[in-house]
Amino acid sequence: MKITTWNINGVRARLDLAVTYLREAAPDVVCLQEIKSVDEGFPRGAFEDLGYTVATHGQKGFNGVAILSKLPLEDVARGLPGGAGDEQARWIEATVAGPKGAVRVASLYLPNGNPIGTDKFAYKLAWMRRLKRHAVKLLSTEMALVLAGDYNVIPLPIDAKRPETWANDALFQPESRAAFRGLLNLGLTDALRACHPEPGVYTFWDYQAGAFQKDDGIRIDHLLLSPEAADRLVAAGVDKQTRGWEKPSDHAPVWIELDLAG
DNA sequence: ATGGTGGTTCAACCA
Repeated sequence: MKITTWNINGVRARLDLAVTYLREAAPDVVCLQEIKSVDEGFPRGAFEDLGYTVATHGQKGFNGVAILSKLPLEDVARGLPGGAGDEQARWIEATVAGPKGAVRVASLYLPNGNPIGTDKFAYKLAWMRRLKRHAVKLLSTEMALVLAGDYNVIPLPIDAKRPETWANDALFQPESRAAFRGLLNLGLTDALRACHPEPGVYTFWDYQAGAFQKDDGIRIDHLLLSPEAADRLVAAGVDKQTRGWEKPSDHAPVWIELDLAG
């Protein structure tokens, strides 16, 4: 089962690109972030034509997440628990019923948190505490689990071409990185890192200053796997070619292959 | 220190 996560930065602005990419890559499950669309405005027909069932959790103008699946989607849940009054659409989860096993999949868009020292950064850290609490609950079910999305966290210096330039950025603060480590310490596996321990693996390149041409990237889109899913991990990669296409998202799709046989 | 880019929505916000 191939599962892809992609911060698409506006699903309507990126529809042609997305259809082209999905035809080529043919993932079974797609986790989208920053759809920047309400549910009624989501171009679901274009994805249904490719064979996907569509579940969205949208919001006007900003944020918004979705899960597309060629396999049956069950038990869809919207919103990260523990956020009374939190209106931001950053979490959707569902069970993908594969022929050889079910997987609980979440598409998440973790708050950016910039600038540091503001309520935005406090919201980011609070959201990460909620994420950890919910991850504990999901792990306790012992169902294979994939937490996929834009974490807005650069875990380590090797996850940036120029880490020194991120020193004052919310994505690379000690608190952000510690919270990400806290997720790993629950027993979750960073799938892309597990398959690609080498430096220079990036998932985001800023639109400005020719960052992509200089490969001035960062790795902030992650798929975290429960032990039950990590045991089935076959491969992972970044489809960075899309970043060089016309009118690209500033993020590239990241994919994993899980062997769910037996 | 500034400006550099882009989506959504409509002057401004977010990244």
